[in-house]
Amino acid sequence: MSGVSTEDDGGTDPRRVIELLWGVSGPPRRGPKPKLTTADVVRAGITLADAGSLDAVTIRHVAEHLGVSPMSLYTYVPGRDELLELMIDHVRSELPTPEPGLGWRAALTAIAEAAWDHFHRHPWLLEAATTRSVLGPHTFAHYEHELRAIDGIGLDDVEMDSVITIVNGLVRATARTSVDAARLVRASGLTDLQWWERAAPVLAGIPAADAANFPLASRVGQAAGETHNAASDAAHSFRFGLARVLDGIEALVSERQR
Amino acid sequence: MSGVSTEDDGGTDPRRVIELLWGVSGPPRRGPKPKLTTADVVRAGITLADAGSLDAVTIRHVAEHLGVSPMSLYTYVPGRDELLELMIDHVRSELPTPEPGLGWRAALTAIAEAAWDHFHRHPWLLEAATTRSVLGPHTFAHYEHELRAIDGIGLDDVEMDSVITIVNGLVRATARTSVDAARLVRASGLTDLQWWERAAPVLAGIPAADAANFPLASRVGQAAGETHNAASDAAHSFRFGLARVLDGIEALVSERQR
DNA sequence: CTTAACTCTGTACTGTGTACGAAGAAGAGG
DNA sequence: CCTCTTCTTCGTACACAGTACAGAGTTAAG
Repeated sequence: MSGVSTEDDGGTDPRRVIELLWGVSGPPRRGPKPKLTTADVVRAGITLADAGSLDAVTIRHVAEHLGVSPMSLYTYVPGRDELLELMIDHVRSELPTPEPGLGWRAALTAIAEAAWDHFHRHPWLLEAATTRSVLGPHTFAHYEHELRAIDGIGLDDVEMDSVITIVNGLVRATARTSVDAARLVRASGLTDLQWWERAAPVLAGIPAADAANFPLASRVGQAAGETHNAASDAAHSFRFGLARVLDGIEALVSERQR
Repeated sequence: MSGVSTEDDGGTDPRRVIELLWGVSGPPRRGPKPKLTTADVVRAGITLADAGSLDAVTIRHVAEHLGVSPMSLYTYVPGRDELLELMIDHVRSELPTPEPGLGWRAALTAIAEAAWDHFHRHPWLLEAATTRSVLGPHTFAHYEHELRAIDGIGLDDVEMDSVITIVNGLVRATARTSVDAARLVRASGLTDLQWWERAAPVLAGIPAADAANFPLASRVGQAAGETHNAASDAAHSFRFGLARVLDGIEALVSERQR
């Protein structure tokens, strides 16, 4: 099995990854001085991913960026999948720690907005895995901050976890739409409108795709696509959805407090 | 550029993909009878993806499964990315059409539950792209059904689109957690509990990862992980989150109707 | 029959992750 | 000091990916 997986993992021993995530340096060194550190490799990976996409983060590419032979990277990182895990955790350190005074609703909003920005600053996060087997330090700390935002408002532990999960899910889903739209514009060199103007006549030539067969979808799709462009529409979905979710949580909370 | 992308696309002309999606047969044939149809290739891809993962859907693999040389697949499908698009749309035909009598809340619930099952039946959908540039017939029809569920309850067009987006985002996010958990169990041959029992001592040896540094996260993480296993926990998050979202929508709807 | 269109296939190119083994650097023990 | 052990670095090589290209063979149109 080779693999450009971005997915599996889990069959391997988690020990090494945990040590790398948490920065355990290990016993004193004996051989020649390393040219690099694991952090160098991780930073290089992040730089390349930010500039391009996850596909740009190849072992060879990262090595070239660091002026090192490809195989020497395996000194610092067990493999590509593990590098991605380290990148994901490292980049999460950029997320701000929410100020403590806020109420749960303002705090959750701030967290969601920060995550939204975060996904736009590092779009490759959306391509990478969601659920990782082992939490890194920054992921762990961020989870702690998220929970602190909704602590003591009357939810039980499992509900708290669920609330965080659904808010993050909302952000991820809408950010993905937003980023995909932006990527499409950049890749095709056309704006949304131009792209659709080009695709529309092809679709129009197909009887089965007639708007009469999908009246609602055609109307709503046009409304969502014409008023705004797709990118700002995703932003609207995000804010609208967040308001709905928070309202839903609020209903539960006030019911509990009564 | 080669590419195991699962992502980009958009630079290419959408004409061919649209024709394939909507089943335009084209002008009468002149050469030798084709051994296969595009639908055969799509079905083979789905079979392989269901049995394994998206990684199993390689041109060579699909060709072998069909008893054909790899290159001949390019007669039926422009490339791997397009095959994935066709697979995604085709599999959506399995989604049930909701019965018309239901109220919007019951209808949305049914849609969400169906999508949840759907992701579990075809987990590779979670690895594949979300937003596609061009809608296929089944995707289009499904979108129509989704909209019909919430038509006429007082939302404007953009809001209707947003509601569908956030419900789908919720399902996708929680289903992904659920499926990843199941995959981890299958890949490692360990249950959640066994896996954590193996990983825990490693984490315990790291001072920075002490539970005292992350009191909430440790407590909630344990509660969420111990009471249920991770898979059923994701199911709980799904149902809990859906209820919250629906409550939030309900608040908006009743406010509008007042 | 000729010709044009179409399917099918083998070969080959580029690019991927990474296993393996050799070469060399630096500290540990004598 | 030398020797040994450990560690880093690197070149080579393998299996696998997508797919460009060109040729061979098949069918229907003219």
